[in-house]
Amino acid sequence: MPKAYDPAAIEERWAQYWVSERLFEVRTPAPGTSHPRAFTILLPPPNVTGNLHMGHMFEHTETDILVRWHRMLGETALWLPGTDHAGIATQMLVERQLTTEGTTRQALGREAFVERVWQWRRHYGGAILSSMKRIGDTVDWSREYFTMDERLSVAVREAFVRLYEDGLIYRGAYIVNWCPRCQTAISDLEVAHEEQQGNLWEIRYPVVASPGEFLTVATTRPETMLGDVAVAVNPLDERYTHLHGKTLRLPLTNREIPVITDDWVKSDFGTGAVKVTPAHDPNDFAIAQRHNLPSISVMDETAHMSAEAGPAYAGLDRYDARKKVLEDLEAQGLLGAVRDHVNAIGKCARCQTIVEPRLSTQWFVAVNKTPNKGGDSMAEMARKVVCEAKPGDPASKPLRFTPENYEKIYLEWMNNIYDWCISRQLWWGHRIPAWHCAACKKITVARRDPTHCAHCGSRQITQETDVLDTWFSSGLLPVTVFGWPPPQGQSTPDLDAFYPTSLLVTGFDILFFWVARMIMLGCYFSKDVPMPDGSKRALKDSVPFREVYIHSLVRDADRQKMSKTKGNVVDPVEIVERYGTDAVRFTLASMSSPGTDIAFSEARTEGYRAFANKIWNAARFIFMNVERARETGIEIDHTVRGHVPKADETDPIETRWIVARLSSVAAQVGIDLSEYRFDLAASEIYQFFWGDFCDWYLEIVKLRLDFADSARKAATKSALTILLQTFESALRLLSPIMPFLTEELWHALYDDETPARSIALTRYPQGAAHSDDVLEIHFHLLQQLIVSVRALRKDLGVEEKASVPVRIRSAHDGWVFEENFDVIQRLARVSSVELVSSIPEGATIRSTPQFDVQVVYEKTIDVLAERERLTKELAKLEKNLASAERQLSNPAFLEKAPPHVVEGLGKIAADTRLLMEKTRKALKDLA
RNA sequence: GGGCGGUUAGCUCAGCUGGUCAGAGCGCCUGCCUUACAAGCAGGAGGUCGCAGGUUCGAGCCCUGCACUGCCCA
Repeated sequence: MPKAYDPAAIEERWAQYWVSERLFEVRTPAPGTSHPRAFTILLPPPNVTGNLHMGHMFEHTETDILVRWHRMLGETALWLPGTDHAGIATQMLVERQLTTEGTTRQALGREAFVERVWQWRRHYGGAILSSMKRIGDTVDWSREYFTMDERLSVAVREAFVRLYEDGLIYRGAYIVNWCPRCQTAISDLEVAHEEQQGNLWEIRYPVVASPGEFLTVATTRPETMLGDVAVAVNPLDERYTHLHGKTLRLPLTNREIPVITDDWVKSDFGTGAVKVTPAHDPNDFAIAQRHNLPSISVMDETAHMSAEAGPAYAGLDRYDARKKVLEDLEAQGLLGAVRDHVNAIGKCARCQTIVEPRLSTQWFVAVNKTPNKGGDSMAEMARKVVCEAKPGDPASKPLRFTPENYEKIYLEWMNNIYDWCISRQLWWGHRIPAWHCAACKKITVARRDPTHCAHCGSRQITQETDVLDTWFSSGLLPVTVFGWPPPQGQSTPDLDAFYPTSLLVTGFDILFFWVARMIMLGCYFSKDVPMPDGSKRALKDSVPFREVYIHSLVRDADRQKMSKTKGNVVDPVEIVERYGTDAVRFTLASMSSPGTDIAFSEARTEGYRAFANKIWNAARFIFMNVERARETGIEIDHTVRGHVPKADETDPIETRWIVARLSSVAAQVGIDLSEYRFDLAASEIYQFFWGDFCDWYLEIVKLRLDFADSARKAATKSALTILLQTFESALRLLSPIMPFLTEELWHALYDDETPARSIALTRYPQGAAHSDDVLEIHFHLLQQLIVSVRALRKDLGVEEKASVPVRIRSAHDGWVFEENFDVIQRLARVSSVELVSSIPEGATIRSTPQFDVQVVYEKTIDVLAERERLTKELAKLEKNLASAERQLSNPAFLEKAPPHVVEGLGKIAADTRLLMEKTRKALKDLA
């Protein structure tokens, strides 16, 4: 075994082993058979175009820890992977490729283009999946899906048709966010808002009936005035009362438009008069609807002015048009004041192009509408799942969020939700299964491609060219991956076994995009699927997942959001190659405290690589001793290794102590993981492995491993047995966080005759808190003594290698020191221990409330340094005592504080007083 | 404009429903290559818990205001 741990030497091998041995595949249980409780997690499917970034690695680390933990608890743990076809992202990528080849998708034509995307996917689509294998994700690869798979496409189509039949999908002309570069509608969520310094222009609109009079409007977008259909003022605004119902002449055009009143208009904004341009502003669109006004589109899909804008402007880019409109208004003397104004602009989340509100015909899901067949709207169901609970038992909610505050954020959004625009003007995606009839203009929506119009029978039908929003198909995943739709009135074996899934681990950035949609669609479509026993599915079993754990965001070391444009993306694979996957996983786990973002720190990763190395070397030490044992004829029974060690009264103190510690750590880690406190679990294990197991237990156990003295053979064998058991258990405890290292050492521990094919398939150590309090007190006393002696040695300048005698004056429990003389001797380099009733005057000592200890050594102490130390300590003790006494002398405190607090503080005060006395004496003796 | 977080050691962060915590790792100082580990061992130094009030017998912890900072939504 090499002296230093080299992750590169082992990780690749295990990563391949886990996949090729198909260790984490979960078979569908045969119908009607009983099976262990299922723990099911759906992997948020990464974009097929994606590469693994630190955010993924973080999410996967947390998820994998949970999945491995649940698997080791004996549950059927299914983590289901797949990739998302990612409509816009993928199409853009392939289009860019075409550009470099000097061609375009339009030149290729739709069919050839789509085929081209498939080709791309076959060649490059698996990058992120390979990375997942490399970092040890224990997903079930046999169930891997792609959102455009035939099976899923059929399901997506079925879902669309059902929603259409239920009256929840409609087509209509609405203002949508339009990306002029992608040339498609995008959803509200795909728009990133930004503040930008702009202007607010005042424009004078002549009043038709009153020459020389103007109504001045204020606008941030003068170029859209060409599409104005009215000017609106607040009905209560007295400045404009006389103009109500009057007509204005729209400058630069010959159109006449009315002055209307609407409550929406804020009198204190601008001039209190706003132009109404329904085709280019969502608010204006709403006003136009209320007032039955027409819409005039003056821009085309590339954000150039259309013919409707008039011959002077048609063909101009929107910003060139703005310039010209302003110039023309200026020339006509109709331009008023120009003010600075900060306005919020929307940018396409994909390509950063400024989004144009555009009137267009799109497909929508009516999320607030009651279905034709009755029942709750989707949004209503989605609200109920987090609200409905048995009285006084919030844990009985069908769906819970961790951290809890996300429930509020989710509900807030769900309460204000608008209809969901699901059509995209792309070629890559699930094409909407609707056909337009050229004869009767009606629409036929069908499960199978129709040959004629369902309304008039005409054969002149053409399929809708739009595809579905990517989130429509990914929103269906919790049901579709398990075989939905089942035959009428039935279920599928996978839905029976795995739906609802147990947990969703994801980031809040896709809470609305994806989580909320899964909840709506999952509830809607699963509620008609009967339960395994044939009964009707209740709301609590319709949810796509019973819990949602929202993790934090990973940022770079300077707290900046990692993004490609900033160039501060930390490549996890590169870090993994330098430090090992385990160290990176441990870093991410230990930094994952809830609520705060993570600033990824390489320094910490370095620290955890050292931790891995520490364990590696502890293993080397153990193997060395196993080897020695074998050479001296001590055989360790292999079968004892898989058990959590048990100690009895006759075992040495360190044995009983480490066994108790292991037990309480195992118990605590179980609690931590159940609360998603990966950070606490990690630090608990770290502290145990390094602080307890290596620093104390291993050092002491060296005393027991005596291969020379045949009389001590039994004791040696017993010590080695417990050592092996403890180490083996600790490896299992650590394995969900550090799967590679623990797998390697675990196999080595068994000489490759392992009881299972992987440590991941063994059982997780269970424990109990505080299994032996008295013992812990005694062991702690021993530790304190050893630490005191070491400190004294340092103060006295005793050479590192020299052994010295010590005198101990102990209040009680002195036998602990006597009985464990050998431990003290080895760990503190002591030649003899003498228990005395008093320590000679003037000796340099260390004190605790329980004991005083003197190191007998001729070299004198650095008096000045010692005085400084003692003075400082005395001051601190005085401060503590004063604070304790202040409270203890307060009648209100004695009366109101709980007894155990009063008692505890009393003991602290007594101990402090004792220590102060000792410290004062030591100071005096120094002089 | 609305909402949600954060502010604790030089750095990165823990600190549970107020009492027994002022903590960890890294960094720093000192001494050690003690045959598992120098990616190590041992011993240290270092904080008025953002500021100001309040509640309480008692406040990093609860309340109010302020400052700085990050994010989400409009």
